[in-house]
Amino acid sequence: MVETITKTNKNNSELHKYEKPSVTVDTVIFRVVESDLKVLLVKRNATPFKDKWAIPGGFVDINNSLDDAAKLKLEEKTGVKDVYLEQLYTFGKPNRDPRGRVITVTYFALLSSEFTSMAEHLKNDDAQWFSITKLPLLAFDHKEILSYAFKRLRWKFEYTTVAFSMLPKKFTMTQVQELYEIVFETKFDKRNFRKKILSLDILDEQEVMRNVSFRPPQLYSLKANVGEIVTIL
Amino acid sequence: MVETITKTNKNNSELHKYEKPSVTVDTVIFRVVESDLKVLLVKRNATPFKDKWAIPGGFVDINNSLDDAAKLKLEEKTGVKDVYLEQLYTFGKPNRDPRGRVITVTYFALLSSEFTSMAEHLKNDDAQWFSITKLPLLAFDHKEILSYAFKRLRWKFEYTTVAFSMLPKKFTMTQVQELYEIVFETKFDKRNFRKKILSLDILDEQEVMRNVSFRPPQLYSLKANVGEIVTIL
DNA sequence: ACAAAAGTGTTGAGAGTACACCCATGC
DNA sequence: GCATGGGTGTACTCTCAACACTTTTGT
Repeated sequence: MVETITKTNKNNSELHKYEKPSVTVDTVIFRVVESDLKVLLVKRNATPFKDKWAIPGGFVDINNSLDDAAKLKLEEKTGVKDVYLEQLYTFGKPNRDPRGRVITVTYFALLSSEFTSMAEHLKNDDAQWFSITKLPLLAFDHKEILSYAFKRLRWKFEYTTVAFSMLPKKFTMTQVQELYEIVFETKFDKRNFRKKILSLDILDEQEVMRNVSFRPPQLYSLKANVGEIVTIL
Repeated sequence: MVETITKTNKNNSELHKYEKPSVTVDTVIFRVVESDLKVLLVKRNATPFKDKWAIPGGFVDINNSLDDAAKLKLEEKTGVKDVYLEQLYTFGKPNRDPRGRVITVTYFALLSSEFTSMAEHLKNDDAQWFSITKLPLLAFDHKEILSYAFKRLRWKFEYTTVAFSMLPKKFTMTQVQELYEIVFETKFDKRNFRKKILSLDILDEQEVMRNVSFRPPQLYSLKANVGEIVTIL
């Protein structure tokens, strides 16, 4: 930005000399339901791409930061706060929206399996969870965005502790393993998996689960102050 | 973006209903000079932040993709094409620019040490290379951006083959090692380093260097079709 | 006693780490 | 022949991968 300013500057009007693009924030919302990784999509009821599905989002309010814009939209859409949210990538090809120049800053969000209640929130809306492997026809370049988001999700699972933000506060080791197996579409060896996770020293033991008709599993929670560790798997 | 559109849509005018932010593209340009990792900065000669240094960039032309905007600015600034260029992050806090709402899409570029000629390009400009460890006072939130870019650079060096885009087409193993040592500010064991790099099977042997007053080193080149491999170190 | 899921150890292979000397050339 | 940077091998440790049975509970 600076160069053009320094070359052309007289006063502050150079901010208005350039035709401004529209800026939107879209958030890819991931959640695991019924042993399946799903994303939330909304159905468009207007042209262009009427009746196609799209990643939920909205225009940036001029007074909000991008992060806040994403947070607000997310809460409005899912009724959930305190979600893992991270900026993904900014898409800005000139013709990605036929109506004009639109630059989209994408985010991805991870919902905990605790928030099943949220489903109600969507009932009367044209919003629906889709399995990442069985996507419908998508509007704009949203197919590309989802594919990028999925890659990033896997990467994050491999090298950081974000996975735990998709689990309840207290969870069993089996839940952790199942989550990883869903995201990577593979099976892991139970003994090696547990050994690996425990060796990272990021979990606290909690009480043991009660009232189950099988050997009661140990509950764990993520240690406080665990940063985004590198290399889980 | 979609949700707001579908809710409020009558025609295409919703693109104009929102006050649009300005969008700029800034590129952090890295280069190794004299065994030192440097970034290119330009001196602002206008308010705000007059006489402070800033990351070079400019407003997005409404008809260019973000990538192209970054490429054009980079060529204009350095006279160099075919450079490694990657989108970094988009910064959009409401008050990062005192003149108004400016959203900045940042990129980072890696120059090959081959292009020393480019230095001429800058002579009469208020542009200068700064060591990443000895930065001057910076405009806007550019300090934060540089710190983010440096982190990403290290990360990329560890997990991908981008390092080779900072070397000449043909290079010696010592040059590779020195580059890594500069970026990570550490020394590596020569034998282990070479073993590691060679074991990746990403290099082709070229001829041996001539006319040196010591044992002539083997030259290597990066194999064609080597993608962005994961895990170098 | 049985169904259901939890939990646990050992071995072998491969990768990473530490470490010091000889080599080829130009002058 | 000497100064300069280039090039090489081995032993030890540690991590990763493969593999199957016993335990605890509720009914």
